[in-house]
Amino acid sequence: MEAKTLNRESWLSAAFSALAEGGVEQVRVEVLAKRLKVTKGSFYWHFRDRMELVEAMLEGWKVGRIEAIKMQTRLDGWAPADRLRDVLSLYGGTSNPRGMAIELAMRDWARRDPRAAEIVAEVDRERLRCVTDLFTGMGLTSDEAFARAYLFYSFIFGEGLLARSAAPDRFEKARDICGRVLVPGDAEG
Amino acid sequence: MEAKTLNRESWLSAAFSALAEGGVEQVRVEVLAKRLKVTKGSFYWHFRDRMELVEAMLEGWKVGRIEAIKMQTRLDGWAPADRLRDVLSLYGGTSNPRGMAIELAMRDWARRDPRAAEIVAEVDRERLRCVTDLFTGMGLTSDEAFARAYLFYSFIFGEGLLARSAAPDRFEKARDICGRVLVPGDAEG
DNA sequence: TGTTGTCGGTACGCCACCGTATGGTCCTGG
DNA sequence: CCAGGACCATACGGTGGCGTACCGACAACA
Repeated sequence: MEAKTLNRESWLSAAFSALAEGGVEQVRVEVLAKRLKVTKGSFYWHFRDRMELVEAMLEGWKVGRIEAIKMQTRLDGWAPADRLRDVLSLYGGTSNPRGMAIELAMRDWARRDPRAAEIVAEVDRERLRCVTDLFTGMGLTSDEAFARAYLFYSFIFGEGLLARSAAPDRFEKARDICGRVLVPGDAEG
Repeated sequence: MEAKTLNRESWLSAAFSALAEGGVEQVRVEVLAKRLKVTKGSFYWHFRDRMELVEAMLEGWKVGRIEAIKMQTRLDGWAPADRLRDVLSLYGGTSNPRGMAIELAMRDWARRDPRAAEIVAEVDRERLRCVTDLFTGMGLTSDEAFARAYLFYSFIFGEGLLARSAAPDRFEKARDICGRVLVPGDAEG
């Protein structure tokens, strides 16, 4: 049973779907309205204009991502290496394709919009900080831990960018090996 | 002394600039015309429609990139590790920002256009093949070489995605360490 | 029962872009 | 000198998106 009246969250949710599927350019009020089966009269009740929507998206994404990374990297008695592997499996591969799509769309957006760039920069700072802490917790020096975090996140997002053409088992095996290189601790080959 | 009449290449060049700056959505004929200081009457002389332009972009990018990677990875007496480091320095960091911008725009494009996806997949296949060969040339097994190539390219493109917020020397240092992890052979820390 | 506020529909003007039709201006060969 | 082609300008209709003005429908509540 869905709510019979829409609210800001309904529009934001639809906006993120459009963002994931087609980038910022596709979050257009008349398109969202059609998807929500209303007219844009509704939209302009909840938002002043399109700009207010996209700014709400930026802010919502920021707080959500920062909260998520803090959850995912705080070790409640866990070993840092295990937490790192968790994060890697969370973002990597084909798990959570919607999240990865939003992530990539956000970064493409950031390449041409200073506001989006600032948001992504804030999130990246926080993520690098959290993951760097995990690596220092494994005994690495500050510089090396930061470099590992840098490599870690570059790989995660870069992987989402790479075209996976057929031979899925081959990529599966590659990802396993990459995991062992990215977070040492096992037999590192 | 510029040619007084435009040709297909002029439009393609402008199109790639627009692609780098704003993604596929920004390669629009009237916008390009304004940038080239002509009207779209010229465009529709050289191209049947916008579709023909973007398909020419896809094809041109494909052959250019495949030719480039073959050049960059064939070892004329060079050591494979040195070639790998060359490629890493070519794509990484802030060298060739236009090339990286096109690369990222291409991949964002590929996320929603099957034609672009196929082109990117072909280029990625070739690149992974070339780099995998270099790693096998260093003595790695087939699986490990492919995994290393996968990590290598994921890092390169992921790095272009990461927001570099201030502290440039810190990132510089991190990139050095990443280089040593990605292509072993020096003191690996 | 009337009032007020919430939520959404309808209709309009505006602008950017696509593609077409048609004409104009050179340059070149004969 | 002129015929034809290469190249571009101008003007037009069509579409899709933005934002606004205005108008209901409906619920809560006094």
